[in-house]
Amino acid sequence: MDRSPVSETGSIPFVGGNVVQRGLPMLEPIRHERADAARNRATILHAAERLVSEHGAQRVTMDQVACAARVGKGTLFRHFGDRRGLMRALLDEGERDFQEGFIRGPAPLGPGAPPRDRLVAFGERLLEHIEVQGDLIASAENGAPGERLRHSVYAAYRVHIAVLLQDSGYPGEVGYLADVLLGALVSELVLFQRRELGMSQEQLKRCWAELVRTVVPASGVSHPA
Amino acid sequence: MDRSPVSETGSIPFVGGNVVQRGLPMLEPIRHERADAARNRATILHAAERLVSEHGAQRVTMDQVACAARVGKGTLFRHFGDRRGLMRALLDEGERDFQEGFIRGPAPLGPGAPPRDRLVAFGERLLEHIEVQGDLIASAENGAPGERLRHSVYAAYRVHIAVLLQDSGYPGEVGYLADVLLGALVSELVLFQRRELGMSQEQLKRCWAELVRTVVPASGVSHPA
DNA sequence: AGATCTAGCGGACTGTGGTCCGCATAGAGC
DNA sequence: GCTCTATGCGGACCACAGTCCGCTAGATCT
Repeated sequence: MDRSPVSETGSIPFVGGNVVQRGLPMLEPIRHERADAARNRATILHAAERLVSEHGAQRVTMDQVACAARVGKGTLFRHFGDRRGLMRALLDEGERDFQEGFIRGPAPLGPGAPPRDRLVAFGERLLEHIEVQGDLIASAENGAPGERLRHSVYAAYRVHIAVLLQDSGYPGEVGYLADVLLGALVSELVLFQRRELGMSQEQLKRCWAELVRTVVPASGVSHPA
Repeated sequence: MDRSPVSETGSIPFVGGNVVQRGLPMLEPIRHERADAARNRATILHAAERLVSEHGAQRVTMDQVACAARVGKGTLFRHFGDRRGLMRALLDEGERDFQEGFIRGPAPLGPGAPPRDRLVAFGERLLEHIEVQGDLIASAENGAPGERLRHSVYAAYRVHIAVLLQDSGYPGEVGYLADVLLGALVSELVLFQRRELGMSQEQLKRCWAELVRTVVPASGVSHPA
């Protein structure tokens, strides 16, 4: 019996993510999801979404979700692994779009613009995302130390930024600088700056742009769109 | 009856921290700690320290500590508020020294050196601290989102760095840059870089120094020692 | 359609952090 | 030393995340 499925959700077009599992020469452990399972997943996501929008992500308990979705707790955890997994699943669609945007979308977020401008756009988009989904993101990240960093979403961002830095001609350790820059966009910090320090979103965007311009060389290759 | 004491521990010489409460014109709620309470606190800290060094901070449970210290759970929580509070208390002494060091200690960490050098030294010291206390620090920070940032230790670091940036002549938002720089020194991240990415401590120090030199102007006032 | 196999279900159960509140007692005042 | 009060104690209790495992029923094969 399979007691631990939970395909790592994370929706990365190019790193891990939800694998489409159809049309394969059906000779391997990947069969496809049973109909009732798919139905349950949808029901759960719906219920969770509603509860989150009603009470806020931080306040929603797994029991509540299970109960609202008329589903056993075991089912919940079978589908999403843990609380964070559920929250991540709720963010999944937006996450997909975002990644799609900076990988293949129009400039300046996507390819075509100079790396530095793409970086600025990247941060601005993320700040906007945090503005509306902040609590959910925080819920999805909050947990065992380092979890966030080990997850494929972080890896995707890190690679993307590192590549941009490379392209910009930055001479130092691009991976390290990527970590630092992403540190400025951690939802926990941004929410703190917005709510506790009373900084406006525009202010944060300006600061981010200034930071990027201070640190990243202006010139650099810009991959054609 | 007082049901929620727990003086915010954090040991900041100049921001909040453990207040010495003697010699006051005894007309106010601050009386001093009863002898048995003091004894218990010490016992608890001892027990906790031992358990942490034996099993690692992440694995130690509050029940274990209470049990090892021969004390009720209520007592534990009365003294330290919550798990993080206990961990912070264990870090307290080192924290005091560190803050003492960058406020009044010898250059380049303390006053006397140019702000940029002090910043480099600050980061290096913190990296060393994380090297030995990393897990404990992670335990102390891990929890409700934003907790870490709201705590007085963060405030102290933030102010210190912001002042150094100001002194260095940095023209932008010093508070924001302080947040970003501190982001590079978050224990969670550093442990990830050390363990998961396999970066050496020296490498991290070099990257930190490079980052600071990239971002912070070289010149600036240097307060005399 | 019936048989078979196993993914998936549910909910009782566990471990842990954190609260509550009646009781004991340290310590101040006499 | 005796009295009095509120500080501090203890451990039963609660909430919540996450596990376990016997059973149900969807899919597949014949």
